[in-house]
Amino acid sequence: MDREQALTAFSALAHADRLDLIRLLVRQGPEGLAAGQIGVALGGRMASRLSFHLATLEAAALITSRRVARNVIYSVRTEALGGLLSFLMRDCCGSDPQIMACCDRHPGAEGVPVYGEAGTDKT
Amino acid sequence: MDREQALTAFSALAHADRLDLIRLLVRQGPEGLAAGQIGVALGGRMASRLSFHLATLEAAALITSRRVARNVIYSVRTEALGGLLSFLMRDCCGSDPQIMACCDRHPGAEGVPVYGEAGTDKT
DNA sequence: TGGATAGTTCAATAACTCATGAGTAGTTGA
DNA sequence: TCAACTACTCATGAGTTATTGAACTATCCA
Repeated sequence: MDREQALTAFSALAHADRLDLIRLLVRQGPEGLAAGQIGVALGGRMASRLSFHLATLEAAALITSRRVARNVIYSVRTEALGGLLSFLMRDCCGSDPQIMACCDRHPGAEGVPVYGEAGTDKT
Repeated sequence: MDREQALTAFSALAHADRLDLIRLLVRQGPEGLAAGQIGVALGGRMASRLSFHLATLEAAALITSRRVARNVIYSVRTEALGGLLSFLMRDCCGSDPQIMACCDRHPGAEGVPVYGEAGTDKT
C-alpha cells in the first residue's frame, strides 16, 4: 500500500455509510453478501446510493465483487485492510512506540481497555 | 474513539498535505514544530492553506497546538492516533485474524515484508 | 419471448471541500 | 507606542462528492 492508495482508502472510509458497509462485510467474511442483502442489513438505503458507495469502496480496492446468478456478491479485501493498517502504523505513525502500544494489547480482546476506553463503542 | 471521531479522523487523513503533516509531526515527537517551520519543511506551501489543514487536523483531535511566544507549536496526539488504529482494528476490522496478521510482525521493523511488500514506500 | 428480479448507470441538483489572497490578531523589541 | 514578525480568519470561486429518481443492463424462469 503506497501513499496514494492509502489516501484513497482513508477517503473511502471517511463516510458513515461506507464505514458501516466495511464493518458489515468484515463480519460476513470471505463469503460476502449480496448487494440487496446489504441494503436490507443497513436499513433499506436507496439502491443507487448503496451502489455508489460500494463502487467507491471497490475503487479504493477495499472490497471486491463477483456476480453469482442474479446477485452481485461483495466481500472485503482483507489484504487491503491489513495493508492500510500497516501503512498507518509504519509510514504514517513511524511505528512510534507510544502509538503502537494499542496494538500490543491484543486488540479485539473484549474488556481490554485501550487508550482510556473500556471497549464500550463496540458494534 | 467512537465512530464519529473515527470518521472525522479518516476524513482528516484523506488529504495529501495533511498526511504529510502527520508524518512530519510524528517524526518531531512531543516537542512538535512551529507553524512556520512546518511550512518550510513542507516546501513553502501558502501559510493560510497550511493553517487550514492544521486546523482540520486539530479539529479531528489528531494534533494539538500551544502558543510559545510568537510561534504556535503543533504536535501529534499519540493517543488519538493509537485510538484510531485501535478503532480500525477492533471496531472496523472486527479483529479479523487475517487482517490482524500485519500487526503481529512488529510493524516498522525494516525489511519485514508486510502483505507482499518489502517496505519500499517508506518516506 | 416476456415478465420478474437484482443491480448499475445517468443526469440534475445539493452540499461540501479546498486554494487563494487580503485582512486581522497576538507577541516582541526598540 | 509602533513596526516587525508570526500566524489565523474570512470571503470568494473552483472543483469534488453525495443524493435522488428514472432509465438501463443482466439474469432467470415460465
